[in-house]
Amino acid sequence: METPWFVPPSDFLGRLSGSTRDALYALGHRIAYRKGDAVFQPGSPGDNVYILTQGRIKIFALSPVGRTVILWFCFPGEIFGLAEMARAGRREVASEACADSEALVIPQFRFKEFLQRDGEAAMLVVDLLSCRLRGLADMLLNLTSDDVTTRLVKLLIRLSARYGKPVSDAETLLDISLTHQEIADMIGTTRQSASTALNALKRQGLLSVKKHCIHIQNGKMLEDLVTNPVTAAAQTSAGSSLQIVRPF
Amino acid sequence: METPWFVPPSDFLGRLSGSTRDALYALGHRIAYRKGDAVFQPGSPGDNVYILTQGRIKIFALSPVGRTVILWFCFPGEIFGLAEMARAGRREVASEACADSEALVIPQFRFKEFLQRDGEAAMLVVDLLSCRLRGLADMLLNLTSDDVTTRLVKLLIRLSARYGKPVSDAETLLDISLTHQEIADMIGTTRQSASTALNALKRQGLLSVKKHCIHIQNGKMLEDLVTNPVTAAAQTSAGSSLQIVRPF
DNA sequence: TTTGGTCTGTCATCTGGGCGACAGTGCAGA
DNA sequence: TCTGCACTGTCGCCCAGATGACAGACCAAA
Repeated sequence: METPWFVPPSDFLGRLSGSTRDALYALGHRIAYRKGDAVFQPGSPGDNVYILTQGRIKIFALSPVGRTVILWFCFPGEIFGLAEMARAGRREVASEACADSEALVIPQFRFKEFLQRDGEAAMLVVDLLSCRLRGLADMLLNLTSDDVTTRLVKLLIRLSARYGKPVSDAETLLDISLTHQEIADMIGTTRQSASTALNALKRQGLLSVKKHCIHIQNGKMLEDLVTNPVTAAAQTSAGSSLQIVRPF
Repeated sequence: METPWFVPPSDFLGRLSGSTRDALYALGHRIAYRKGDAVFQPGSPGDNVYILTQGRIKIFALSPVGRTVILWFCFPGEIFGLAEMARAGRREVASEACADSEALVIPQFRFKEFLQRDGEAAMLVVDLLSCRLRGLADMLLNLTSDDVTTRLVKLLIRLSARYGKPVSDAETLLDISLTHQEIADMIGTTRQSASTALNALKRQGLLSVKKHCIHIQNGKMLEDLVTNPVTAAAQTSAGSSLQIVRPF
């Protein structure tokens, strides 16, 4: 596909040269987090930049009403907590360890100096932010124009494109453990609706779930569901009499 | 207010030094656009960066279903078309002149060189992208947790904070001409719903509209509507028997 | 092995707002 | 001055999905 409809992620650390990376590592110190720990919270000073070395953390926004919107995940090697760096403002989003994790914590001013010296690295940061920007624009579009099922399918495709381990031809294992609540928070719906939509896909034989990890059985068909919904619906209803996915 | 709930914008050109600005201007050439012209479209090569010198342009995403999501506006002095710069990919969003406009068009590779040389400017770009990132995160949050009226009110506050001309104490004039369709596209709803919500606010005496420009009559009360909805609803219903804005 | 907490699955109910429809307004160009 | 097109205002219908409720599954710690 020439232009994938989902936004490919940007890999920051992986694109730094070895020596640059070492220089960067020398600027900070390591901190460990237990599952569920907050790395930073809205309102806390944004005076550090983080590079995840182990585990997984999620970046999310909280509404006063109590709703959570998961903006993105960070995996080892990825950098986060950047947005407040430039102007050293307060955090407006929250971050929490999804598993026991460890991060390299770099004081904001040092990282800034580092970037000013190394134009190459600065461009990578620009690239990274651009990617995330597009990612959010994409979410926004999904949210306003797709129904829950479609949003869920697109999420799965996006996740598997980035984090999936191919098992066989069409099968992919997403070995990141997600609760239904988290899935819901990623596509802007409720736990119940996410649960229902997920089970509908399960019943169609498109995926299975074991130990909170999603196993995509038929990636091709899953993609058809969003790129060409009409024929996809026809296909699935041919196999089973279930007609859960709307024709358009 | 210590931490405004809306995201303040970042001013790129205004924060460059005079000489740097001149250097930047020397890198590109000017192009004029008529109202309604597309500056770039999804799929077109992202090989330029733009600095608006006159007029106003909007950046928006288009869904295959035909829905439009306006991501942000650019005003004179602002830079846009950045996101595809770093990796020189294809455009994923569209931009269109809202009025007759003129922009300085800089080839992507030149701007990149410029940034690599000037660490200061690079940091401003990082800052700019961070701001937009937060802006989109905010929209995402609004979209999932607020109803149409609240989204509209928040939009108005945000716009007036940035582009409003204070007329008197509580009165502000937003002299950017917006159609109901555009308003709808900014808050992820339909033209009809935006129209209805806007008229409800009009009837409450909070604003008036002349020549497609919104005149905010009572900014304070408008803000109360979203920061403390319960009392605000009580206030308004005391004056008129209309009870359009939901209590919470 | 029990217990408590978190997560899942699935209802029945209610409603915000999407959608189509259509009449009215007003500007811009002939 | 006329004509057409783009925009506005409002209604009624209808449904996707939010909400609340509750029973069962699973797991980790005691």
